[in-house]
Amino acid sequence: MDFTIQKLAKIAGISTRTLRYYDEIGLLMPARTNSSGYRIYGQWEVDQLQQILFYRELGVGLEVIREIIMDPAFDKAKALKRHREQLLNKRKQLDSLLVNVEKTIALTEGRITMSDEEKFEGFKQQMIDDNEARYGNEVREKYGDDAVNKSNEKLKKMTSKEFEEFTQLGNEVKATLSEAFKTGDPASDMAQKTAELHKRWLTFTWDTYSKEAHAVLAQMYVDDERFRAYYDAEQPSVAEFLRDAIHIYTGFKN
Amino acid sequence: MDFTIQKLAKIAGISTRTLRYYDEIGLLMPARTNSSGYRIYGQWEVDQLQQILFYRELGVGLEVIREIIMDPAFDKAKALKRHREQLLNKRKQLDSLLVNVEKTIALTEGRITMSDEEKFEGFKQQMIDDNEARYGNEVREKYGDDAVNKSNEKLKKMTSKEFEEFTQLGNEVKATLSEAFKTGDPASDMAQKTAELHKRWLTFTWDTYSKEAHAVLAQMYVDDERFRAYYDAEQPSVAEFLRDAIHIYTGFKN
DNA sequence: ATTGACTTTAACGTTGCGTAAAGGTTTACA
DNA sequence: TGTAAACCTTTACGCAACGTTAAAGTCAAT
Repeated sequence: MDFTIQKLAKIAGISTRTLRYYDEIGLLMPARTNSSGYRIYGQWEVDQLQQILFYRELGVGLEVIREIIMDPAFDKAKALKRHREQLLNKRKQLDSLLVNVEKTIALTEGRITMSDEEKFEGFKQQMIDDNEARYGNEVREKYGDDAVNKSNEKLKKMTSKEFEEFTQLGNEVKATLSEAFKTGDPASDMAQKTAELHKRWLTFTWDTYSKEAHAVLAQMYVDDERFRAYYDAEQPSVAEFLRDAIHIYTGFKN
Repeated sequence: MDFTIQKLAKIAGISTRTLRYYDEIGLLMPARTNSSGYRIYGQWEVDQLQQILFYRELGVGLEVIREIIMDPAFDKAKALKRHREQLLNKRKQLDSLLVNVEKTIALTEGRITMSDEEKFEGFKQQMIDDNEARYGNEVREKYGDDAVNKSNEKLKKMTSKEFEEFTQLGNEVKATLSEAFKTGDPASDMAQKTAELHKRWLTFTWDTYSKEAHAVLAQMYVDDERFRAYYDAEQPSVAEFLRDAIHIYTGFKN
């Protein structure tokens, strides 16, 4: 009827460290100790441990287990239901992680198969990945998965010549913007040229262009810390300037 | 182009502590520090952080991320696939946890509805739960879910009178076994009586009785630490004695 | 008497930060 | 120009549930 720590551990299929830990946190103390300080467990402790391990296998935390087994009046069903909700949430998270991982694997493998213009394809892919990582969630929320997917598709279908044009144009936008900013006038020719270049740049990946969407995006550049970090890199308030220029260009404000 | 720690944190949507931690573990160090020791990050660091956060969102551990981003030749697809396997395993575990939690909730609620002989029902339920917790997995593996479920069902359907007989009989088995053990002979009348009592005790929960199954169970008592802890509680090798008696009784060995 | 199996406490390591605490720096405003 | 607000720094404990030494005492058997 009396068990030393190792015997109990073997019976229960756990480690002695676990039993010492449970003793330490007061979850399961031995019935007594012998003259040399050895822990001695009795039948009651075996039963308690059984209970503990039962709930532990359900993934319940030790503190909750303590409540459950210490107080017989404790509402175990309620505790289990709360626990079930937590498990369901965890699984949801896991599922979305899995979807993303799958997607990334597929993308990565797509890159591997088309090893013809490998480096170039890699660039495109990298760009898509980066954009997804940076703005993916929010942009998808705002514009829907469809628009983003189409945009990515369009990017992936670009030839290396088109892609070069695209990046080239992006640099032009930045350079022109920098020039235009010096004029201080978002209505200036230079600023309006920037807005037009920006539009051309956008249409490389946008499925359909609309002045409204363009104007909205311009405001987004200002609102979003991360967009602003890109455009404000050299001088502050460049993002605002670009927005104003685009609003004038499109004739829309929001 | 230069970011202080907080600016970078805001851009990336993380905490400054995280950036300091990444610095500490050498995952992402600032480009330089200014005269007062402030961390200054450049464009390259922003891009690296982007990569880091991308993989982090997939649930990849920081050490693996380090490998992935430090070495451009690293096989990212392979790493992601390994990661996917881990995620799938986690989800499997979660799912089985959920099944068990559901079952427990159902059982618990079943107990709540039949509050007529509540305490008694509680005992039965407790017994089922305990058995499931102690031996559930292995017994189910060996004999199949069906046998175990039927056994539990049979137990649940017992009236309080039958249940009393059942526990009474269990005590008798133990007492007779203790007596028989003193004779030292598993073929003795007392030992054979024990075997028969044990059979009667079994048929309370077993759907169908067979001598083979009985003999197998007897061996299990010996092989399994936990069963043995129950029968060997008072004297060692009692489990072996019981096994021998049953083997003689059933005429089977295995 | 010695070996081997067992026990004890103490304390660090794990993962990815959160959260003070104590003190220096920079910036903005009166 | 003073000072308060908002930054920045390092140091270090806390979390969940133990695993893993390490140093030292105990027990059973040869």
